Amino acid sequence: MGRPSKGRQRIEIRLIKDADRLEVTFSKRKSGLLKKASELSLLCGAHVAFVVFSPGGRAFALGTPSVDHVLRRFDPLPGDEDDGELLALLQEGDGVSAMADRGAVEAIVRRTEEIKAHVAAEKARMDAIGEKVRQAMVKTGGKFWWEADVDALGEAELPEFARALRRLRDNVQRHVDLLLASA
Amino acid sequence: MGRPSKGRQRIEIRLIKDADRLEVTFSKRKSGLLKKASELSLLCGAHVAFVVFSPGGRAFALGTPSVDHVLRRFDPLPGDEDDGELLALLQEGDGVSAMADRGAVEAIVRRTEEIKAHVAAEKARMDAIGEKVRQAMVKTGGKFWWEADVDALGEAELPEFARALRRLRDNVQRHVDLLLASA
DNA sequence: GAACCTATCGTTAGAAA
DNA sequence: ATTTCTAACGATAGGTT
Repeated sequence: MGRPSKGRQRIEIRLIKDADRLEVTFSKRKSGLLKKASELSLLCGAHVAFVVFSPGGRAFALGTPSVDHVLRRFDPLPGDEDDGELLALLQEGDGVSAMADRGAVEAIVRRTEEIKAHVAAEKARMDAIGEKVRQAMVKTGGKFWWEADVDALGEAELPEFARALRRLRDNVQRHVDLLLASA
Repeated sequence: MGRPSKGRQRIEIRLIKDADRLEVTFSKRKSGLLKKASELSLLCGAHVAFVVFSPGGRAFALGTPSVDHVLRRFDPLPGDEDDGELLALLQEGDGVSAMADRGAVEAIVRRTEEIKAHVAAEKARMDAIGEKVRQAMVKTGGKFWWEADVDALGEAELPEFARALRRLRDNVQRHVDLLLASA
């Protein structure tokens, strides 16, 4: 008998052709990337955002800080056995620095990643137009959203896009009015 | 004499207090993360976006696909000794699959990351309001920009925000008009 | 699909430039 | 702020459950 495993083998960094291997590799490396991103955030207090679309078109994402915004906006999510601890932590503003057990922090941050990934995936499926807009924004890499390439949107999406735009405009207007009233 | 180095040592994943160590760690891990993100994209053909703000407030980013958009939009950037090769590659649409030398692709993708990072950094410094909006968007993690929290913007930024909004609205309106005209 | 296993490869802590 | 060096540490390819 040879060894039980040949261990990690070197691979070339090029598109994997075998669909099964590709999927496994994607899953493993995505996890590794999310972990490292969270570690960078924890070690350096850096603000990090990471989004990736699986070959199957599903979205996964991690963002620090402020996971709470997303959590509060959506209904209970997959794996909500012990969200009490999580929510308690999130209500502290700067959640991390207030924790007694540092070890637990990383685990919780990891949990929030999973939850966010689900949120992102659901949202992506739920709203095809929003998805397109976000992709257009991601494509620009550094450009701000209000410079987004409207050409990227198809004819069918434009009306919905315009509606969303109106909502945003109204939202801004309300705030401007409030500011003027209090001045 | 002992060994020349003790090699890599285990560290706890918690905020690094020493400013110098933090900076070095951030730089190293950011590089590693960017590399791994590009590898995931190359291995799995996945669309990836990654943004991180350094402790010093500078932005670094990587996005696949479509680096070309950004490159065409901006003036020549840091390290433009050999951009001919890069630009040639980018003009092929799907740049990667057309390359003869696969090894070179990774290097070029890496280059585009650096360039994008500079673009993002410049842009961030150039427009403080845009920066704030993007952060607000990044904070939400998965929420679409038109649901952005306007409260996150200060009183001073709102007028500029409103102006930008008007530009976007007009942009959309133009496209709608064009569509109606051609119908 | 995700979780485990082992052997190996790639990343990186620490110190310095 | 990035890069170099060494020696460990951690991530992961390939296979299995």
